[in-house]
Amino acid sequence: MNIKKFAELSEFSPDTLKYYEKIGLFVNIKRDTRGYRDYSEKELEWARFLKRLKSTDMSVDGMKYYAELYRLGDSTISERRKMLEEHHTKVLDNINKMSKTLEIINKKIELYKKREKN
Amino acid sequence: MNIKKFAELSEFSPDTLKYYEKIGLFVNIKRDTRGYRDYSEKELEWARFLKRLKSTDMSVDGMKYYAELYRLGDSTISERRKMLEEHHTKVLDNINKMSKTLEIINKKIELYKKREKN
DNA sequence: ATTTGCCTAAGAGCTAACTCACAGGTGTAA
DNA sequence: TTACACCTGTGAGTTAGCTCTTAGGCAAAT
Repeated sequence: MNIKKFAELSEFSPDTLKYYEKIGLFVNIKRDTRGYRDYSEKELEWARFLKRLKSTDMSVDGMKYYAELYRLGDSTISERRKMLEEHHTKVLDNINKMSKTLEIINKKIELYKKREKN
Repeated sequence: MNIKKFAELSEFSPDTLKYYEKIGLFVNIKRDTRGYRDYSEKELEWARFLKRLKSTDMSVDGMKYYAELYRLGDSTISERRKMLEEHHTKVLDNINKMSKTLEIINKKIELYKKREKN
């Protein structure tokens, strides 16, 4: 599929896709006779995984590192696991922090509600 | 207290504190005879609240808007409540998204563990 | 008296992650 | 055949949020 369709499905803009390709987040993307990119399902899956990682605030450099390990094959499996575990911990800490803040925000909201009644 | 001490306690760097002041996140900070900033407990509380909001990815513009409403007094209470409610919703959505990603990451970790056994 | 460790304002510089502009090429549709 | 809607690479521009540099001033310690 062309870059426009792929952008739609992956929810990355065409420009972002080209940028990601340039920095190595996508590699070996097929080209048609005209030289246009021709994305496959496999890449869509990868894009969606990237989107997920991004939603947890993994840096582009982090994703690049993961992508590189992946590209290097089975010998990097434990390194990949380690990386995901570390990321998991960080995200969980972050969620906990945010949840605590949500409680505080809720208290403020309740206070404001009370004051609005007057 | 001086900016150095305040930076320590608030966990914002002195430069960040000046920057925040410049853009209006802190106002009317007392000065001593030499012209040095002299922060109070009240500002520390505010700084810590800002830190909390920041931890939920509220933009500096968002915090500025909240600060301004606060500065305008009681007439802005319902607007402030509304803002916090909207932010609350956004953060909660975000947490849910992240939690789902954590599950996916966990599955990958488990898969990797299995493959490591071979 | 000079060194030390603070502070000041103002503006330049930096990083991440895009996003846009440009000049040009392709294939279909009217 | 000319308009249209795509695509290409490259490099410049943008935004948020700091962070650093510079030039200078104050007060206590040596």
